[in-house]
Amino acid sequence: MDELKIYNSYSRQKEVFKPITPGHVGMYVCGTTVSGESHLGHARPYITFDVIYRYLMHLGYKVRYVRNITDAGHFEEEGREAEDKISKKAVLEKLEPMELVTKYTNLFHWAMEQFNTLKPSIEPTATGHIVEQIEMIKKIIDAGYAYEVNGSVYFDVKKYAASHDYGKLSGRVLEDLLETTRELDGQEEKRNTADFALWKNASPEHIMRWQSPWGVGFPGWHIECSAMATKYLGAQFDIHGGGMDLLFPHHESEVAQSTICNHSAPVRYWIHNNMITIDGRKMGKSYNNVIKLSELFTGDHPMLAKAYHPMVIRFFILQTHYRSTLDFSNDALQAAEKGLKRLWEAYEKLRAISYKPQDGSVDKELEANCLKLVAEFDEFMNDDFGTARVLANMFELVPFINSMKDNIIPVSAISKETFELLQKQMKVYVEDILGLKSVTEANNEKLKGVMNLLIEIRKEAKDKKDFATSDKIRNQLQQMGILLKDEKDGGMSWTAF
RNA sequence: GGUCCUUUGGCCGAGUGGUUAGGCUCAGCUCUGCAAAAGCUGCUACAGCGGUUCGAAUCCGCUAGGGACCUCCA
Repeated sequence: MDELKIYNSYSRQKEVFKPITPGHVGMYVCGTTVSGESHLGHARPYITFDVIYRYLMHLGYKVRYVRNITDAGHFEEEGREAEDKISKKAVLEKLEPMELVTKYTNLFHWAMEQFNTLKPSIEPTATGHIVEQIEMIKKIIDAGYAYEVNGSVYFDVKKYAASHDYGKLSGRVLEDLLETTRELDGQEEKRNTADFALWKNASPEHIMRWQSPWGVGFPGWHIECSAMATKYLGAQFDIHGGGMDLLFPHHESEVAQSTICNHSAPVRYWIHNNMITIDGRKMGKSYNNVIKLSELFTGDHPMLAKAYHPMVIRFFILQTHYRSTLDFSNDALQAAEKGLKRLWEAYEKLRAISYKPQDGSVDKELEANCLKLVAEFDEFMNDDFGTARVLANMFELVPFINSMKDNIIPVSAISKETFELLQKQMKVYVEDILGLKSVTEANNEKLKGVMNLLIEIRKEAKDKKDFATSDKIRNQLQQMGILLKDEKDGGMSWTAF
């Protein structure tokens, strides 16, 4: 049970992970379209794949993690009005397209930092890889799988499907797609409705435009990922990730394009995270039910009962398996908030405990249980990244840790080796793999000094049974968001939140 | 309409052919000057109906609800 198993969307089953090059992993994750502010739904893939990235590194792999920024416009509704999201928004906000894209890229980076996600190894932009995309399209045309019409280039899906396994990834049958009776304007250029654009001719009012062999235009959406993944990870790479909603047509198209271009299926393991829902419904712009990340952090949204710390969101997401839908609610988020606080405080206590070998002999049952719970961290992660189960085990350890701290259970109830393993693995998992960090913000020295002073005064008051003063200190601090707690050993601790 | 997925206790959510998930909430107790925190205890669920099985919440079928994709989407 020490092999990593990953659920591969392509085969629809869990497979043992074997990288193409031993010791190295190439991972591509579909990034964000920076035509607007990121919302809660966007947080899921980036946190999910951040943990996968961290875990792969923890296993000793050298990982190249590529996550793109989609800053070139693609169709809002293919065929309808060649409408470019970014151009449109730029006009709306009276910004230069690149200005707009930079603004939202910065906001995205800011949010990712709040979530404590590690930066990808390479973060390529679509606009920075127009040349690569054009080259790729040329190759596809040369191979006979794309055709040009009026300055636009389309991929010939029907031809591809005749000799390739089109639709396998998304479970789609071409015949069904061809039968679509849906009425869409501007489809007449295509030979078949299932064909998708590789390059699109730009109308005069279209602001984002580039010169190409087929005239002035802009790239289709799917080609950017194929081009950038190929450039930085090679014709074949290990992992490609993204949201489930990208399975079709985006990822299916990627497979087709890359297969023609590079003569082999591009990806070994496809990983897809499920959606975050709100009232049982996918969160998305078209549903008009999004909560932006900035709103989540400030609480400034009619649906939010309060502000939620980025770490609470991260914890919330990790508490469920990445392939399940996750339903948003204030209750669920507040439960996560309390849970995280409890876990983190226990974790900090554990770090502060030093092992003292003493009289009481080792409690075999406790020792065994402790070892089992810790050993299962690895087991659960190896089983398709079971972060939820890892956290559940940690919570089972929390009462034990708290009891050690309060001396209800002597530290020597477990062996020194086990205690050290517990300390080490908690650190590795809580911080390095799950990427959690302290929710409390007040870590500056001046505050610490002031708090020490207040604690001293309060202790003196308590010794004199001057409870009016001691309560005043505690209550007023609480109003300021600082929680004072009397410890069992007579000391006092505090947390700011 | 087509394809696929899902339905777990007050809420959120793991998981699985036979054993306590876990978190939050709630109630009681211990500790405490009082709190808070912490510890202990209690609340025991798997949509419905059939079937397979010694045994199913877990496998199969049907029914009902919910959802995703089929168009931009994390």
